[in-house]
Amino acid sequence: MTGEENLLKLVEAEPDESYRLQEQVGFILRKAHQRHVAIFASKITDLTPPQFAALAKLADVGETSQNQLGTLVAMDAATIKGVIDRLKARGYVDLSKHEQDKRRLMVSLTAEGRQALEKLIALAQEITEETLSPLSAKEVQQFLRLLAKVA
Amino acid sequence: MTGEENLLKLVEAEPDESYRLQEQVGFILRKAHQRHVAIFASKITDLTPPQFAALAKLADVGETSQNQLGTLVAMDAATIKGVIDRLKARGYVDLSKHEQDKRRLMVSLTAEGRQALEKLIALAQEITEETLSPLSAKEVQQFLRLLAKVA
DNA sequence: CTGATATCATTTGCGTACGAATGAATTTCA
DNA sequence: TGAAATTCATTCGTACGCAAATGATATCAG
Repeated sequence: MTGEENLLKLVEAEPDESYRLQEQVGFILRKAHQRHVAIFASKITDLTPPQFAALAKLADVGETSQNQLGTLVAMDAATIKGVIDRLKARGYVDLSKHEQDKRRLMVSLTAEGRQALEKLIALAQEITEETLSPLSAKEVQQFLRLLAKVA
Repeated sequence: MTGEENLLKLVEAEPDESYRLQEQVGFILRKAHQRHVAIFASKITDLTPPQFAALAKLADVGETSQNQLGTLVAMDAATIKGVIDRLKARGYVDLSKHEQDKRRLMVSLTAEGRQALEKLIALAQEITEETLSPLSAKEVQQFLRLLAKVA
């Protein structure tokens, strides 16, 4: 091989130090998240994933303050406010002031909210299954373990 | 054990069929994505991850139409428009009409955009590393493989 | 050639997501 | 006790992300 051929190869080759967007975690993470949200929306049309998360967590822990619930579902104060506002508009949660601590806004599940949640849980499991359907059972376990570490 | 004690246990026990939000892919995926965005923002303050992705992809493929670029970076027409608008406002891209097809808006990288990108790529690699830092080298390979399957 | 269809882009509306600023209430501690 | 710090909630501004509607252009089929 001549020196010129080497040079040509260097120029034409996919450079090793090049930045490959498609291989960056952030990009793939964003796409995986998008895919999940799309699957969610195809099965549950009346709630978004964050709304569902807040509802499910509220059923789990019972009445809590808005901010506390936000912390539990990884939403900041501004975000959880909007989510709770919309759940309240649907009649799924009730809001009330805390008597001792007048700063706190207590959120509780309504009967309607609990009923909706119970119906949705089966669908939520389908959503999880479909999201993980490209993986084998063994891969699912690995993936969830690693994803939890990264999150 | 009396019947009443059994009843009490049923009511108080963590039910096996209960829905555990913390274990659902969607929820963990959302948190992992949030963590990555936070790491990104801590290292690159003048661009968002989608803006960076568009810029990197544009450098990769050269001049393209706005919609085509959107497809390449997984953004719909409405989303890529906003991203390109902001990149243009920063002087990182130029826009021009396609002469043959008057519908198309062609996007190209400016010298400034290329320069900014080159400086940012080292940081982007740090971001990827920090995002994956909870994993061992072997786990990183597994995780990227599985995540790509899910995305 | 022309009408139906498809593509590209824009706009609007809604829902996260987060930083920063503000105000009210509570807690800490000097 | 009383001032400082903290906590809870709200609001504003910016930026994705997507559905749906609209308008302009291009392509295709009869």
